[in-house]
Amino acid sequence: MRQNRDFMADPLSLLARRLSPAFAAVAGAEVDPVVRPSEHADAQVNGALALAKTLGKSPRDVVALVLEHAGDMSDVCSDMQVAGPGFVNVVFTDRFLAEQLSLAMRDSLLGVAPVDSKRKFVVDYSAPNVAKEMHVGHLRSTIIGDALVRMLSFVGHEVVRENHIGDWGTPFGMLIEHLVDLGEADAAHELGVGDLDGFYKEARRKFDADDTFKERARTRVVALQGGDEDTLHLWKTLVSESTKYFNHVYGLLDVLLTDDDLAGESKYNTLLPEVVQRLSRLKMLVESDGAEVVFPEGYTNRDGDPLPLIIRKGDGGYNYATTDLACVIDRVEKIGADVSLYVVGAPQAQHLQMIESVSRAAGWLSDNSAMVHVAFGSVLGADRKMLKSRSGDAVKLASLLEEAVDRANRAITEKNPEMADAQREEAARMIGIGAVKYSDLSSDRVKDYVFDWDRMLSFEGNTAPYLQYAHARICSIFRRADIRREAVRTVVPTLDAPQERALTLRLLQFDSALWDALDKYSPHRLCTYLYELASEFTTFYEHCPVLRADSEELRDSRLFLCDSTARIMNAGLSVLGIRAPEMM
RNA sequence: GCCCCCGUAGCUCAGUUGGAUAGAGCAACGGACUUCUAAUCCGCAGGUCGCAGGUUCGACUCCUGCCGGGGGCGCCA
Repeated sequence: MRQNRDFMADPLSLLARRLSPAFAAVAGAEVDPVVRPSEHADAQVNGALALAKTLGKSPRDVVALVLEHAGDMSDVCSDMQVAGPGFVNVVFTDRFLAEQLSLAMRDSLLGVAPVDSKRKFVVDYSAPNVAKEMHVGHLRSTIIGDALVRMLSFVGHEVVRENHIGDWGTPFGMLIEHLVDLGEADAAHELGVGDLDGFYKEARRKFDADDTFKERARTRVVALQGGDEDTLHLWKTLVSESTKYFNHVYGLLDVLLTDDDLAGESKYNTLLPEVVQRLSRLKMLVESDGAEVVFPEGYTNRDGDPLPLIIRKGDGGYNYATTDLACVIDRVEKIGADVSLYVVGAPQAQHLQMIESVSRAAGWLSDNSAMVHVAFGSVLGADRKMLKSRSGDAVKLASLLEEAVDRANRAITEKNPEMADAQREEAARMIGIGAVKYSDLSSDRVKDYVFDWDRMLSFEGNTAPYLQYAHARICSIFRRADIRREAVRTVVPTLDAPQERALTLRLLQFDSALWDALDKYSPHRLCTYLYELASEFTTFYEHCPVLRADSEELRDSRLFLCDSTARIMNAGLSVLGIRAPEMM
């Protein structure tokens, strides 16, 4: 996945590449030098330990041989010490680090390697339901999906966003009838202002309580599926008013999704009969209990019997499995996707596995098309149970986001009262929304996470405001000195202070941090890096005066480090979908 | 019953694919502001990595079996 190019920002990657031929010569085959960060030096090389076993030599002997083959490394390393059972502790030369950083900062991707072979990704995320409130599950999918889209685009992949909204199915009978009862104008208003939950619940209540209404709903579903013009018109009202509301939330959230990305379930309607035909032709379709199903291998139900994927229900209708299969066909054959990412909650794991299994068996997914479930856990409240509002309903997303901005606004007002209103409000949006997004992105997505306002908006620890604060402080330095950021970008820094060195080393690891996060579709790995960068910077900031440095050369060198940090922080937050205010 | 995910400091979380003495933040304690933004920093503590085996030079990491929590398992999506 990574580009094999001459310039690599990360000194660890570069060291690994430099040592690779030496290891190969000693091992007689290509082996990983296993270069890792170290507590004892800038890096440690562990490859000799594993190699010793296969060669039947002592690790230290292997180290000696490798270093002999490596030859003169003094352009890169000022020290290489063998330690412990056979580690090599490596210290990079200051000059090498400074020049690497200087090169990285001239690079448009700030040292991040672009992809070697560009691939087309379809990212399926967000997926709210029409006429139904967006909840924290959609929040996670939207935030994680959007971050992955940005990260993939940053390194040069082609990315297609797909918002698979729930705009079709049996509930639409009752929703449309409720719309009719309310009158189109009033219903549109209710949905438009975001009272989706009230709308849905009232429809549901009538459906459960009133047999006449229930019958009307059933008739309406038939009319909808039959393409009745009036019904379609009403349905479109529901969809357009809902998407208007979704767009409002997306605007608050500052995500990339637009109407162009909508790929609702209804879009695949015409493909559904074809899914049946194709499966039938392949003799994969089986009749079971009145339904037409496929039995993918290796799945059983609670009685130990084969577990089916239901393609066509007993009543002749289709369900979501059929739509998902149609979706696979569409993505592979029409869009030409190489990789399809499903940013969907962890409980869907089995369903998606079955979809993949059937798709592969049917030949729709070849060996070079990947389907990846980017799973995530639930959002929990302070009580460690699924996050709910006081009334026990799902927490309304829009109000949650407004509360985030409001809380951020209050925090800024308290800490920085002299800030102008307009500026404060802009910063509050970036900080509040950034806090919500970052708290979601910064821990391993597959685990459940605890939603905690005080923690996510704290300026201490691994939070968005802490990272944003580091960025804002840098901007402040340049403002105060009235120096243009671009003016220091040709500097090659001097790295006398340990804090300058540590910061530089960290800056150079943006490349590997981003790729590491991308390889696992785990944005939290990039978050961890940015947090470490912010920590490293604040340490530097405390110990190394910039504007009051002893010489102009030193001042410019430190300004360069500041600018580099701000650029990488900004780029890193940006690919996570988070903005960095210049003042806060 | 079968399958999937999770279990690391009092709390919230990392842990770079098997490397040295398991790291942060919060909370607790002790320090540092006529400041380039103290929204910060420095220090000090805090652990049977759920339990028990196994694999090997080496295991939080891989394998097996338990325990605990969550989730999924035929016509909702």
